[in-house]
Amino acid sequence: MPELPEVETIKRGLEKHLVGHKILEVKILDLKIFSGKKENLINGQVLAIKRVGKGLIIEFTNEYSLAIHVKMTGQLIYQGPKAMPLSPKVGGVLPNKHTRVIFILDRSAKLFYNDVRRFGWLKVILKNDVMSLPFFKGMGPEPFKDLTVEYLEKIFSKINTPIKTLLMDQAKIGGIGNIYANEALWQVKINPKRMANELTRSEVKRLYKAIHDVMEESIRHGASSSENYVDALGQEGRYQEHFEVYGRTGEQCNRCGNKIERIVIGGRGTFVCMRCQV
DNA sequence: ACCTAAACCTGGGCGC
DNA sequence: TGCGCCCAGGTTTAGG
Repeated sequence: MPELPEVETIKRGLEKHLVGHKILEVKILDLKIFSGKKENLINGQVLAIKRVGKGLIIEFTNEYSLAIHVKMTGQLIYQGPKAMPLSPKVGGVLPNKHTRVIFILDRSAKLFYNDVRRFGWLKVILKNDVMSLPFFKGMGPEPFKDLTVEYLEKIFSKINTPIKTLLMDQAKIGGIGNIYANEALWQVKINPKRMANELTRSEVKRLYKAIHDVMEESIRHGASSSENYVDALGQEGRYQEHFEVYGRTGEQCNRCGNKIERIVIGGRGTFVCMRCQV
C-alpha cells in the first residue's frame, strides 16, 4: 500500500520529471475522484511537489495547488516524449481501463492518474487552503521530520489502544500504514496487540528507530510493490522482497523459524511471529 | 472524548 | 465454466 516511502518515492520522481512542465489540458475520465475546477490548472506551470504524510501536493506558479491522495491503488505516472517500458502493473500501455485523469503537458509529455478501486482523490484548491483540507489538517508529526521519541512516549502513555492501531493513526503519527507498522514491530520484537501505554521507555526508543530504519530501507529499494504500487515512471519497487512479516502468512520467521501468523487487529490484517514478538 | 466498526470500491482468489 | 463469497485497506463517517 502506498505509505510514506511509496509516496515519497513518487514525490521524488515527480520533482525530477514534472517540475517545470505546463499543463495544457486536463481530461477527467472519472468524475468521482476529481474535485475543484480543472480550468485553474490550465497554463499553470508546476513549481514544486510536496508530501504530507501519505498525501501529495503539486504546487503551480499561479495561486493553485493540486492535492492528491492515491489511497491503496492509485498510480501517478509521468510519460515523456520518449516512451519507456512500463511495469505489468500498469498494463504496459497508457491510458488503460483504470486511467481516471490524463494531464496533457507541454513538450509532448503526459501525466496519468490510474486507480483500480477509485478510492483516491485529486482536488484543485487554492494554495492557502490546502492545509485546511480535513486530511492535511489532522496530520500528526512525521518520521524524518518532526516526530520525536519524547512525543511518542507522551502519546503512548495516555492512549489505550493496541500499539499497531496507534502507529497507523495518521492524526497521531503521519505516514505509517499497515506494511511498515507490521515490519517495524517485528524488528523490535513487540507484539502488535500490546497496549501502547504498556510499552517501556526502551521499547519506545527502539520502536522509534525501527520505524525510521524500515522506511529508510524501503526508500533505498524503491519502496514496496506488494500490491500495485509503481513509481512516477511506472516502475516497480523492490522492498517487498525484504518483508519479514507482511503478507508472509505460513512462512518461516527469519529470526526464530516459527510460522508467521495472520491475525486481525482493529479490523485490519496483521502479521506477526507469535514466538519472538512478545 | 475516546474507541470501534462499517462504508467506500474493484479485482483476484477460492470453494463448490 | 461460472457463480457467490471473502479479502485487500486509508480515510471518513456513524455509532456505542
